[in-house]
Amino acid sequence: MINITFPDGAVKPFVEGITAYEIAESISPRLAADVLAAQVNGVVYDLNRPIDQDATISLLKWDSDDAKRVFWHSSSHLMAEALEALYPGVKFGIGPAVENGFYYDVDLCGQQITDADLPKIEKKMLELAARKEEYKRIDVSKADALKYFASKGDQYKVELINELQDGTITYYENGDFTDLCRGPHLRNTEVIKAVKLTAIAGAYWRGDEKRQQLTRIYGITFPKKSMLEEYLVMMEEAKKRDHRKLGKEMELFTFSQRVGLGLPLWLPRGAVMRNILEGFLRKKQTELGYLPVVTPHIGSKELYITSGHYAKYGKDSFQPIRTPQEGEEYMLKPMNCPHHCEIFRSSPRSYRDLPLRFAEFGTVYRYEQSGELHGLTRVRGFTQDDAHLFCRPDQLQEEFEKVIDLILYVFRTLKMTDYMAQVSLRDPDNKEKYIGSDENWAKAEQAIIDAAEKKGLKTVVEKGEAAFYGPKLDFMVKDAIGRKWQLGTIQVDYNLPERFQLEYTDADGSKKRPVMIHRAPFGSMERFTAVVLEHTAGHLPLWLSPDQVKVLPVSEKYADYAEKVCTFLNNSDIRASIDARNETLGKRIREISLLRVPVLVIVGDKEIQSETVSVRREGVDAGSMTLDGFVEYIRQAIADELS
RNA sequence: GCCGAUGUAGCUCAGGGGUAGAGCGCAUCCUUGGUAAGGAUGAGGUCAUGAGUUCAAUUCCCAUCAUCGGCUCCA
Repeated sequence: MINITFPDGAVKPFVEGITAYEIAESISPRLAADVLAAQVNGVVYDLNRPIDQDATISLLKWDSDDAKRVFWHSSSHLMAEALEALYPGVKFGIGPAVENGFYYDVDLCGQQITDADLPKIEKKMLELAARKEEYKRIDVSKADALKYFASKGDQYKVELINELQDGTITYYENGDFTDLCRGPHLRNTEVIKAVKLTAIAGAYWRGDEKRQQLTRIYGITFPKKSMLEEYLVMMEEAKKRDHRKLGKEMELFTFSQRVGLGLPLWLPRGAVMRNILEGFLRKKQTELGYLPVVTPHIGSKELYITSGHYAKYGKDSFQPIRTPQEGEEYMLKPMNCPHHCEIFRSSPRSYRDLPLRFAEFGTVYRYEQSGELHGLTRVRGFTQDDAHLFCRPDQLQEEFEKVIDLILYVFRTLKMTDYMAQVSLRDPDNKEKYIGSDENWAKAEQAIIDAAEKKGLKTVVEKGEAAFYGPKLDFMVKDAIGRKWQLGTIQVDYNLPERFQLEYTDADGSKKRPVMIHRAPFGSMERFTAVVLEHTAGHLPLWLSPDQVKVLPVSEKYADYAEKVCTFLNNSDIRASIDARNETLGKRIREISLLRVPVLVIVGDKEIQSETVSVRREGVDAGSMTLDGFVEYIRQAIADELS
């Protein structure tokens, strides 16, 4: 007998070799029907896998992320089985679960699959699922595994198996489909009740663009049809808050083919919003002792050779601008740091001067690959809310923590609670990708880890995600449909100070090298705007709305009073304008609401008589107020938002 | 850059080998209104661009460009 410990602490004896499914059955048939996988001593197990020692177990249902992963992973095998049935001879790469569903990378060996084929594959999957095919786990020797996939001609699996250790290799079988797989999987296919294949895309084998490109088929499955329907509705809703759509509807920004790819044009309303965001951060930075600087949009090629960026990115950048005079070459500024380093150098610095914090909303240009451009989140010309902090080594930790505080202040003010902090370190196996000494890297990495810990940030550590000159702490947020974007970033850099020979005079008169922190709380004005739009579905907070108040005279007869109200509001620093168009009041209210103007003010006979305005905020009647009372109301609302 | 899809009026989209349609928007007129669509009339398109097949191409084929979904990349 073995002892099984349950999440509530209860311990029960069971015969050795019992499965999690049998345990669930012993508790209740209902539980057995709902359970999808089990966690056994911290490892996710197949329900059918025998448990042969004492264990702590928790039974996983759909509400657990682990169970969903098992469900979707099994679904990818189901799809593979369907593909093999419909397209004989296909070869399989990998087919994992992802955050929302799963994919399988397949080599169609010349056959073609288009969107139009997806329903057919879905149908086949449901048909196979209904057969209640068992997912069988089978141990296999490396030699046998190699033989099987070699005979199938599947070079991808052979490559994977070659990298595995003998004795650890398992197959999973469902129906006629056998796959190299670590598992775990569902008991059988029957629980997969709803299938939607969502996209076809190209994907390089093992993510290497020099290798074979496979066809990636994305899908999502559910244990209930109604869940799929809910999911599809949710996706539709999410698409409505896509910042590209909102940007058009709210007249914030646009793109022009003639201006060029990935070069956003900010429309008046968008520019107002952007200016407000800048002002918000400028004000805070002034409080925190940042000093404004301004640098040009281009810089001599020599500058970037010095910084090391030219060697690293020169080939993949916008190419140097040549001048009529031979021998001069300038580059569009791809980052602001080298310029700021030169500002540091412009004058001798004392240890008493540090830290020096140079801030600039600096517009930079990067030649992103055309396929990667995406609305405002990935562009070729964008403005960083950049600053470089030059400090003494003993100040590094404190400065770094202060930057974390600033970023958290920005996120808090904009009610972005769903972010993740990522510590991006050097890939220890690929050191030649980075510049700088091991010693400095170790110091910088430790500084970040300590600061993040001290601030109590929930972090994930990603090796190989560092910038080439130093490690980073990145703040990631999700967009409307769950894609992750990096917003705020803080980077420690010992290397640029070295390359630019930056120094300060220390207390003992010796020359010392400062440490540099690069930081951008928004990341870029463009990306931040995009994420704010998606977070708020366009319902910007009052302080950030380009149009805060729209004044609506009930009819044109009252336009004069509306004018008076509007002027009064503008004089009180409220962004208000009038809509006195020859349309019914109802229609104007509807259209202005669709533009997401947060506050409407309606004026007619009643208001003229009583010298008041009638206020409607976010679709709700807020009653009648005097002009002074209304101004106070708006000020209070903004103060509440910013507190 | 790579794989796939898409490209028709300012916007959202329907159509289809015989040179085009709707709704919204826009303009003019009527209406002067009380909290999410009042009415009438009208203007507006080289059907992304270029080549090809055809008596005839917006429609079919090819290429290019752009957009979208992924991949790769991301200072």
